[in-house]
Amino acid sequence: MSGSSGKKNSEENRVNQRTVTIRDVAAEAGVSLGTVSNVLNRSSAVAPEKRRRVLEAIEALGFVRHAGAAQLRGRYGRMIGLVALDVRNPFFTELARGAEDAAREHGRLLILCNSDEDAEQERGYLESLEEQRVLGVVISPVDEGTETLERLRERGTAVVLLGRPRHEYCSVRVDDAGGGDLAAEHLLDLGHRHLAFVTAALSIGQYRERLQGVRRALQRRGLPEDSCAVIEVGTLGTAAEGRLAAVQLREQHPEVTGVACGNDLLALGVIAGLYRQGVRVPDEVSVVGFDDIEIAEQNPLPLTTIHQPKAHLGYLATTLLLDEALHPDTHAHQQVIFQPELRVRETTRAIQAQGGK
Amino acid sequence: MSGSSGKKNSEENRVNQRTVTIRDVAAEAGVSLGTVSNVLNRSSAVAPEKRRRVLEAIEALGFVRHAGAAQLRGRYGRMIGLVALDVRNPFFTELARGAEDAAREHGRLLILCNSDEDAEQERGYLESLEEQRVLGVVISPVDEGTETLERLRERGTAVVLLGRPRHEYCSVRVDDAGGGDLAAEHLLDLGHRHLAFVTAALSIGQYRERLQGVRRALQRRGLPEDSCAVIEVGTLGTAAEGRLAAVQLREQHPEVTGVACGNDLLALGVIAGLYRQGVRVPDEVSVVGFDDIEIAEQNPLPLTTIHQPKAHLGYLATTLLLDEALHPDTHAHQQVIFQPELRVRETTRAIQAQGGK
DNA sequence: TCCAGATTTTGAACCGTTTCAAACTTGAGG
DNA sequence: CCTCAAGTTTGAAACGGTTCAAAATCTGGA
Repeated sequence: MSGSSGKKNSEENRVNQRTVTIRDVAAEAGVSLGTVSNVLNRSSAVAPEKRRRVLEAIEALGFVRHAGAAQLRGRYGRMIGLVALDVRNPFFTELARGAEDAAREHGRLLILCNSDEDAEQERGYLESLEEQRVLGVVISPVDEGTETLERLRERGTAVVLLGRPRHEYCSVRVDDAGGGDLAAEHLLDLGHRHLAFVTAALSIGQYRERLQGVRRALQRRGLPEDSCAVIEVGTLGTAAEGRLAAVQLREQHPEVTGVACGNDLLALGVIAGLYRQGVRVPDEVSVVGFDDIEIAEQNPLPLTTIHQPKAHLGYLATTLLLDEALHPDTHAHQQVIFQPELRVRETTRAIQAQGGK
Repeated sequence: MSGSSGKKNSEENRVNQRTVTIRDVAAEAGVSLGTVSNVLNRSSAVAPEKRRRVLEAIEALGFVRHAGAAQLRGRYGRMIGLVALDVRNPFFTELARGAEDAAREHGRLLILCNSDEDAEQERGYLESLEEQRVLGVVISPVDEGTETLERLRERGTAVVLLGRPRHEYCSVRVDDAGGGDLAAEHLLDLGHRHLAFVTAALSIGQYRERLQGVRRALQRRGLPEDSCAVIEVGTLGTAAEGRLAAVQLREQHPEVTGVACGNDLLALGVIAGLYRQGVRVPDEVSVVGFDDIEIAEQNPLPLTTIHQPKAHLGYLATTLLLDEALHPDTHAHQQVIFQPELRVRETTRAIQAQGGK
């Protein structure tokens, strides 16, 4: 890193440039300040001629409305909080993107917060968001305790849950258990009898449910629960963790031929780790991911995975949030569940002579 | 998607629950409102006993400071704007993450904005951020025109540029041309003589510079500029676009054995596309990426690429921004340039019998 | 021309905080 | 006991908008 310093920015002595207020605009346009406010908020209720003059004055003076002041007397803010576990996970990235699109369509801004799966950090962010008087919060909560959220709502902030349905809240999720079931069933259909589930921290509800789904499929086929080894690594579920898991897998469960993963990053890491140990995918071991992030499909070895509509989740969650915040009396809480879909690509294959039990 | 509706949330009739103000706290604690404000902002200047009482009152009443009102009289806001081209690109994701970490360390919040490489959308966001009276804006600007940014700054909002150095601003970037040079040189060192550069829209400065770097390396080796084919696809540089580029590459430039890509996603897509056409990487064609996103290393076929410290970029940019915003008189603009590094992995190989010219 | 109703315009009051000059306390030193 | 400086506390006056009841203006029939 190399830095080159420039001159101090005292050129314009911007110390005491009084900011332009609505009153200045009113004076410039020769109307009352109420009229300016009307132009800003109820433009249709102002005569065309005056409106034009006000608009001109705004332009001439370079007036910019002070959102904080507007918030003070007026009802609503313009911001929405999004509290995710970690945006670096492509799942949340795409979700955030969907949320932002919905926010923009309604003229709102998104405040991005990563809780890092840390309850303390989450609390800190929620507090800040409350101080900002955000319209509402879309959150993938760290733990089951909803006291903080409850408090938040009592004070009038809308809340939409990602992935943890509770009937007193709006929530949006995919059927994680169903997805896990789908993944396991696919592997079983291909003839695999020794499975493994590679997952990030099971303290995270989504992963726990996906595992339950896997077990459900096993059970339905009359297989014992322990025919699926569980390998839990790290907390966030990164590709690097997946690679570690692959090592553990071969050491402790060499008989496994079918691996379901908690997310796509883990799956890609597992595959990389298996390659490194000389194990071919899908020839010797089949691997299924979860999420269907973009790179899953575009990978040199396209990943078989469970698809979920990530951007839609974010978009819908934000839309519900705005409905709850803006129309609290007509709003009815909804628990929306999307059904995940199996996308068969090239990392899974029917078990052959060499593989089986 | 299936929805189940719940009851209306009129349980608590939260219509007219007056919000708790600093005055209520003062009354409860038996002090003046000035003292409460002092506890909030200059806690050390208040006698321990009174501080305790105020804190208790805040707790008892569930008081939450109204950031908008605070903004009004007080100087600063608590928010920072981040305007990226598209967070879905892992480069920006990691950068955003670094920026958020820096923001959190200083008790600030990040507002996330995707310009989608659209000047109009960018302008809209900047306007909103200005209304919010953000402390400052970290931005990867869409085009060269800086009038909007200039205006923003005149009104007192700090601005830090990502990747477009200008001496009147702080800026943080990596040496993109140097990176392109590194990539091309690596391919040339391996004996490749027919190169291609696969890139997202060249209207984006970074990609343009990376191409220039590639050409610089060519020139240094005395090779004609046209020994590097340029394939420009899409605008954002996704893996899907990379796969398309691979088709184009084989159709129009079958002689190419060394491919440099504008970013890692493109590179992974190119590799996937080549595989699909029966072309092996790195046996027949070598591919270099750019960015070194996490999946590049953890991929089943680890990607040779140009590493840049993404999270650091975001972290540093935000730190500079806060310095500019909080200490305008001592602040000196800096243009920081990081040097990218070549990371040789498994998608590049010396040219052999079958490959060459 | 006059009038009732509709449409516009007005500006004082208020939103919840910070600021800051002034008032009050405290206690060490004389 | 008095004085003075340092440490605390106070509350009126902003800050820059929105609201809303009242006033002003306009409209078209009678």
